Amino acid sequence: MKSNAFLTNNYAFEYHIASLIQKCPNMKALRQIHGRVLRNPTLSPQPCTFVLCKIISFCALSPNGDIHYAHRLFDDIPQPNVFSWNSMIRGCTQIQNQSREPIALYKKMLCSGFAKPNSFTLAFVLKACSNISALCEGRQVHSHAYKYGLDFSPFVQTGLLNSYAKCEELASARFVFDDISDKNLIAWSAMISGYARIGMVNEALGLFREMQEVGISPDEVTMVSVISACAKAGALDLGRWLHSFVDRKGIRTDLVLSTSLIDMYAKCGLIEKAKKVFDEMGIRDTMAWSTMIVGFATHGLVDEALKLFSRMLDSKVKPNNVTFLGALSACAHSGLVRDGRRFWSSMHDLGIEPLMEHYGCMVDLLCRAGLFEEAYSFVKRMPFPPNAVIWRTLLVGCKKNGGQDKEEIIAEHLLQLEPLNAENYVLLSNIYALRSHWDKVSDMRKKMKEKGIKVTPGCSYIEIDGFVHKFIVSDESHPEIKQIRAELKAISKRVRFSGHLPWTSSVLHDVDEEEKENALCEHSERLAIAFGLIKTKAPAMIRVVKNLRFCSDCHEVTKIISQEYGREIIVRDRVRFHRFVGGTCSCNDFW
DNA sequence: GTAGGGTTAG
Repeated sequence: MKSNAFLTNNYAFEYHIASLIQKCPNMKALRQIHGRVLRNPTLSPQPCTFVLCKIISFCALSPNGDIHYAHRLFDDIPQPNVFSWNSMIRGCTQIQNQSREPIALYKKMLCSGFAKPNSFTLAFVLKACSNISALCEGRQVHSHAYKYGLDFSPFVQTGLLNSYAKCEELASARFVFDDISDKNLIAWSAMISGYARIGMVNEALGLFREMQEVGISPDEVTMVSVISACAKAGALDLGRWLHSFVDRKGIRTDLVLSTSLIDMYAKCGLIEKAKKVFDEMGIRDTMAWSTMIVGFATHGLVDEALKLFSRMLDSKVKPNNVTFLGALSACAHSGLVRDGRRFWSSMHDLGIEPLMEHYGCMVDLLCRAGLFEEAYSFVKRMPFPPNAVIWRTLLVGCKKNGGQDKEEIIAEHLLQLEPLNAENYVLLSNIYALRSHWDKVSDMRKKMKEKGIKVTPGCSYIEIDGFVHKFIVSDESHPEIKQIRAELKAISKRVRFSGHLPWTSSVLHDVDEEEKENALCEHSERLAIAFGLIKTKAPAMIRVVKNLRFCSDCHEVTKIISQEYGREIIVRDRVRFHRFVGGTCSCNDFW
C-alpha cells in the first residue's frame, strides 16, 4: 500500500509536469518532458494516466503538437480513460476536419467498454459529424445522448442542433432547439446560422428578433450569420439595417464580421459600399481580399478586381485558390484572355494546384472569347477527368462559336456524368433547335420523360419592406398574383410597343408561339420585377436575385423596362450581376 | 483531477 507521503510527492510531481506541459512550446520540449516522466521511478513502469493524458492532449490538440505521437502513446494504453479518448477524438477533428476518424474512434471507445462517454465526448464527436454532414451517425449520437443522460448538456444540445443543421435537416435541428429549456446565446446563434446557411432568411431574421424579445443580445457571431443570410437572398435593406444595428449596439466588427459585410454589400449589388467596408478594415486576411476580388468580378468590374489582386500581393497576404478563382472569373467575364493566361501561370509559380473550378474558369474564358478549339484541347490535356460543369461549358461554347463537329462527343460525356440533370437536356435541346434538328429535340424530350427528369424551377427573390418574397416560374401561390399578372400584361404591351419581339427560342416546350410568349412572361425574374414595379415607386431601384442563369429574352425585356419605366434594375443571377440603367446592362450582353 | 457549442470568400 502507498503511504500518504508517497501520494503527496506523486501528486506534486504530476502537477509540476502538468504545468510544464501547459507552457510547452513545441514537440521537442514535449519529448524531453515525456522522457523525464518515463525516467521517474515513482511512475514506472507506466506513467500514471493523468500525466499521460496531459501529454496526449498536448500532442493531439496543440497547434505545435503531433497527432501521430499522440496516436502512438494512446495505442499503448491498455484501458484509456474518457479524458484521453476525448483528447484523441477532438485532436483528429482538429487536424483533418473532413475525416471520419473521430467517429471511428468514438465507435471503438464504445466497443472497448472501459470508458463511458461524457458530454465532452458527444460534443466532440458531433462536431466531427457536422464537419462531414454525417446524418446517420449524428442521429445515433442523439440516441446515445438520451441513453447516457447527456441530453440536457448545453454543449451536447448545440452539437446536435448543429449537426442536424449541417445536414440541412432543419426540422430536426428545430426540434432540438425547441427542446432546450434555457436557450443561451450560442443556442440561438446556432439555430439562426442553420436557417441562414440554407438561405431561409425570413426564418433566420424571425429568430434574430425573437431572441432579443426574450432578452438575449446578439454578438458578432450571430450578426455574421444573419448578414450572410441577407447576402444569399440579396436582401439589401435588411442587410443595411443589420449593419446599422452593429454600429448602434457597439458590436465588435472583427475580421469575420467585416468580411461578411463586404460579401453582403457585394451580393446585394452595392459594390461601392462593399469597397468602403473593405477600405476601412485595419487588418485584412486572405478571405477578406478574396471576398472583395470575387465581388468586383461578379459585378464585371474587371479593372478593380485585377488592381486589387496586385495590391493584395504588395501587402504580402498570400492569395489562395479562391482568390485566383475571382481573378480568373473576372478575366472570363470580360474576355481578357491574356490576363487569364498570366494568372494561370502565376498560380503554378505560387505552388497553388489548379482545382476543377480553375479549369472550369479557363475553359469558360476561352469559350467566351470564341477560342473553342483551344478550350477543347485544353480540356483534353487536363490531368484529371473533367466534370460535368466543364463539358457543359464546352457545350455552351459550341452553341455560340461553332465546333459543331464536337457537339455529339461532348454531349455523350455530359449525359454520362449527369444523366439526371435537366439543365443538360434543356441545353442540348436548345442547341438542336438552333440547328433545326427537330427529331433530336423531341428525342431529348422523350429521354427526359422516360427518366422522369424534372427541370429545376427558376426561382427569384425580391425584398420588399423587410420581407423576402420568393417567386417560382409560373407561380400561382403569391397572394397578390392577380395584380402581378395585370402588371405583366401592361409591361408586355409597353415592351412590344417599343419594338421588341419575344425571343421564343428560350422556351423548350413544343407549343405555338403565343404559348411560348406566355411561358416567357411567367419566368420567375419577370414575376419578381413586376412585383417590384407594383410595390415601389420610381425612381426606387429594383433588386432581384435569381437561382439560375438569366433567360436571354428576360434580359432583353429587362433592358427595355429599365428605360421605359425609368428604373435601375439589378439582377443577380447564378453567375454574376446585371445592372440595367436606361436600356443597357452592365454586362454589355457578354454573359 | 484535466477540456467544450454558434461565424466569413468559391
